[in-house]
Amino acid sequence: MTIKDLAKKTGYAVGTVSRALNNHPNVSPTARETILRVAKESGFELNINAKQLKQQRTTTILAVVKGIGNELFAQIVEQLQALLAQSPYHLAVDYLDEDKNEVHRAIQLCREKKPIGLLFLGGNRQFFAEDFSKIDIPCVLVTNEASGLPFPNLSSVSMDDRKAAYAAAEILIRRGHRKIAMIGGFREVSVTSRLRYEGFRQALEDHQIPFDPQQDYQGVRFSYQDGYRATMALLDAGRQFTAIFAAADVMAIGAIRALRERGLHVPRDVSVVGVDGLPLGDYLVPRLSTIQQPIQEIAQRSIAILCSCIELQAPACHEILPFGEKESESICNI
Amino acid sequence: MTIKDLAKKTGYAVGTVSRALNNHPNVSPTARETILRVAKESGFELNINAKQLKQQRTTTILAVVKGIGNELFAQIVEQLQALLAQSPYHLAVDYLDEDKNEVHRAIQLCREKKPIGLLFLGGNRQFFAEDFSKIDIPCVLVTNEASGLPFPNLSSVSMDDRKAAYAAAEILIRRGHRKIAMIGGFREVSVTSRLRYEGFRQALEDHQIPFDPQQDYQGVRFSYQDGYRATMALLDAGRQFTAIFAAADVMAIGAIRALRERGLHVPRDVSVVGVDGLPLGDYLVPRLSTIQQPIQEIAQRSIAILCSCIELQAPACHEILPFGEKESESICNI
DNA sequence: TTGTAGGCGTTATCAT
DNA sequence: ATGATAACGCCTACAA
Repeated sequence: MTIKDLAKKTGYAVGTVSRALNNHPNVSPTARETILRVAKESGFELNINAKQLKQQRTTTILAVVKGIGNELFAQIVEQLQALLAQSPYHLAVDYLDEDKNEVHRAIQLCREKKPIGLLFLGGNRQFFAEDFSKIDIPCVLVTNEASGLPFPNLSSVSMDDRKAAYAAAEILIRRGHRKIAMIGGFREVSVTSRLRYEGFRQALEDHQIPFDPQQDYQGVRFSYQDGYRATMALLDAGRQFTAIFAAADVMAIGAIRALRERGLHVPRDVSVVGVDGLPLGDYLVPRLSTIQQPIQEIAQRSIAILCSCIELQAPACHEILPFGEKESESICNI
Repeated sequence: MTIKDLAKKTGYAVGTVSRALNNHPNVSPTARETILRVAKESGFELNINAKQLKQQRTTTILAVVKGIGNELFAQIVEQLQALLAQSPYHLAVDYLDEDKNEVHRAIQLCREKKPIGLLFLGGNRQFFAEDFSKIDIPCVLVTNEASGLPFPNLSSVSMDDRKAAYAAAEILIRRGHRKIAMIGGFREVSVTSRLRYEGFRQALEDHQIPFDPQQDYQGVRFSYQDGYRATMALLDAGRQFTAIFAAADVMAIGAIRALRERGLHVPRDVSVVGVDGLPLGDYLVPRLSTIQQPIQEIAQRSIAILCSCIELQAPACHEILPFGEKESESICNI
């Protein structure tokens, strides 16, 4: 079933059929109505390959996701899907390992799929600095701040990671904690990790709390396992702390497990605060105290920005969204 | 940059270039070598729209995933991606809500994307019975048994859900439990849920343990929240039990949380066993006892079967894979 | 082994 | 408002 068959069936020419199908002007209401009706009746769909071949452009927006196991990203992808379903665009999702070079992958995928816009979920600053200039379509870095990467086609939408970490630290400080260890990411490599570290440090400084980055900061991957290992490393090194700030909920979960294996109870012996606000956190024992990412708003703004860059050639922009604080059972007063 | 440009650059005709690029025979080694080299040098990629338009077939294998939050599926998708990356095919992933009709969605997507094969991650038996006959390309139902759905183009790869549930029940029975409640799915609707229920019941029967399906079975969705609610419902109804068998790890996690809120400790007061073997389970307190899905093998066999159906018109088949048992901290002797 | 040319289904330009 | 027609980039008979 092609547009030609539809033309025969309705008695119109292919040109008219095409115009009707694409909501173009210069089609009589009668023609439009008949054509659309017959198309629906016969379950006709435009051949997307022919269309895109002719138009020399796809309707694909590609999301490059670092780490398929990342629940936070899974939730954002879900939102993105829903939002784009009501747009003329189509979302393609590509997952790659957390360690891989997402910019290289994106460059490759641009050649293959010719997307009109890119969403990066997670990103390594270094990779962007090195190769992002090879990408010339509008992009949004989602959940990562990118204002330090001055590319004219790279926007970003994220929560205020520095303030978020500051808030997390204050939650602990308010409860009397003054010996706080931090489990975070690699801050040379990940902007998010650096900002969360800085916010944390700032809070400590503002409250005159000492901190030894060499000893009390563990830079690891965002996973259960690494949260576990990092905590073990802290304990093995004999560090003294009454609280742990984990830069992600998954790390916090690994940390809690590690503490327990050394006979330390949360929150009785050690308080733990995470970041992200995964739904899971509410079902753990103890419920996780955390900073809530504004998932919905992040997804909405990312799409809105990307679309305005695509459609109106809007300049890149960097948006920072407010977060929520969730104080729950994994913390207590000292 | 098109195949024509490449023809000019190399001095060959487009036909030869096309043949070289597609590894067809009847190309001299010299020609092939030059063409491939120049193509690589200039970063040339075949225009996939033109190719597919001409060939009248895509290289798309489409995975329809029910429930983006489902960690088990996320892990399987990861494996599928890796496996298909080394094949001539290309994986497109589509997520839809757990309650939606995946067969309708698949029919729609077949029109839009014209995939050559389909993978269903999760599926509702009813939806398949009603409309699957409208799909005529090879399909594999992944993690769900489909031998009861006698469509010539529908294969399935799953673990032996009945035996898995039987094994889970026996883990509890071996430890002296005789009052066991079950939290499962809707067994009229989901084959998996029915099989897990049957396996569980069989184990109880084989050990002469009574069970009241009306009172001691909760049929709910596969989520933290529903595991939580189902457990609350059991407790509110005053059911007496020393153990809970949850048909999924996520339900088990919700259950553990609910028990704790009623002052019941796991495993001291109630033992809990789940199904799936999520990595998370090892980091919970207590570590979750569970049945391990053979993720890797499921992904491998699914792809292998789908490809042989696509390429060799192999008949549909239904494969059942062995599972693992993980006895851990969420259970104890009575 | 290599070259040539028709056509895949659509859009868009140009007539009518 | 509608109709005819030339591309879009590629594959594949078929001819050389």
